[in-house]
Amino acid sequence: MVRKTKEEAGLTRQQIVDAARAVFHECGVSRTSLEAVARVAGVTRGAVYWHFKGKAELFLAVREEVFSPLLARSHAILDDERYTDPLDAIEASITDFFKVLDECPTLRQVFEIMMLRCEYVDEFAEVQSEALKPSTDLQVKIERAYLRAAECGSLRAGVEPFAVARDTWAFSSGLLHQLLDVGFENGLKAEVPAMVAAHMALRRKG
Amino acid sequence: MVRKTKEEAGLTRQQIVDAARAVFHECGVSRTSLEAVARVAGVTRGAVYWHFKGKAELFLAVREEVFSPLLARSHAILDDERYTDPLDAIEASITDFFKVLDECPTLRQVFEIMMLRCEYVDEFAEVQSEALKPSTDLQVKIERAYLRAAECGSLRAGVEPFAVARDTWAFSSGLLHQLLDVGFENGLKAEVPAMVAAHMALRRKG
DNA sequence: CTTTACATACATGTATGTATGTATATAATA
DNA sequence: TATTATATACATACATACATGTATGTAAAG
Repeated sequence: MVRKTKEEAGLTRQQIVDAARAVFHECGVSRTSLEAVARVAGVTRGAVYWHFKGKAELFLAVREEVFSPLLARSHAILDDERYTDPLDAIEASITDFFKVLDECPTLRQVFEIMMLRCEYVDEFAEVQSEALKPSTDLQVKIERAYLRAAECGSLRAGVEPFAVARDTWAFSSGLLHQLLDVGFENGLKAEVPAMVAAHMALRRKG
Repeated sequence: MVRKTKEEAGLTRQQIVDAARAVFHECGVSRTSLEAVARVAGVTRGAVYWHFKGKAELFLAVREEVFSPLLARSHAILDDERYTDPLDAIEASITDFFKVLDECPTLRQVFEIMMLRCEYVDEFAEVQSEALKPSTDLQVKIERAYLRAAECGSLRAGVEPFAVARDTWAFSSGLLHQLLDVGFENGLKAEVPAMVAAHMALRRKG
């Protein structure tokens, strides 16, 4: 039995992606051989090369599978009209992000792969620069939220919207890195909600 | 002529370290063969293996050479008694850090290697966890500075010293990552002084 | 005379890409 | 509807290319 139905083929593709995530995370992207991925997935390298051009494309698949829904979530919160105060929307999106990170080990794996177990050279340099754009979109959306906060008067007097937007972005990015650098369970995981609250409180009026 | 004087040997060691930095940066640590390092250094693999146990030890040497003086700088500023307001010392240390980063391409190279061109698995996982301790010391020193600021009344009323300390650390770390992710020259390099000033202004009284 | 500071040579393991084989799902045709 | 043709979904096999570690050689320094 060699030829599978389309459905079955999609399943083995998914198995390969799952295996890749696991092996990337354990061995690092460079030291991961496609043969190891195939073995964990229960197939041979033939199957891997059939579904993906090579390691870079496989890496991309691993990332996209997790990142698209994550970005959508953040955008949805920032666009949610039910938040009267834009600062609440910003805080909610950040809080939600770290909550998902806490609850979803798969997401943590992918972040750890991208931040600690991958070298961005050659093919992977492009892969990464391409991944930067959607994050820029989020950044812009946060900037606009701060602008609206300034207009509606919820922002503390004297603070520049653009400046605090960049500050918030750096804060989030830095917090994420620290959490993963030190090992998620070890670090200041418990302090995150307080840190986010404190961060936002600094720029609220009153 | 094979055997060199001690002085000459120290020089070739340095050449190897310099070559390693360059090749690590260009190819990524994994894809760097010690033969490539040797070639760039103008020696053979024999010399590399003589001076270093292997790639991991060489990587460590590349890092230490640049990081020790950098950490010393930051500590010196934070310990400087001439700053009346601890918040000034904190701001100065951060400003100084990004100034050095701007002025020293070698430092940027090493940071880029560590953050974008190295996979922290196996031997390198230990290498990195070991690198985390000195940064923790800095973190603690910043916490203490914020505590003193609270005591001497320069901190805005209602802000918790520990919370803003963590916020500052996340901010710095995040800013560094962003600068290098996007390519130092492209990004918000020009905005850095303003960002640092805005970050500190948020927690100053008045 | 011994150790240092390398260069050279070798033995081995392992990843990669591609080429080829093959059985079956699926579409085309009659 | 039965048959045929073709493309699919892989497995297998091969050819190549490096990187690594170590062992050994060697000339000069100490």
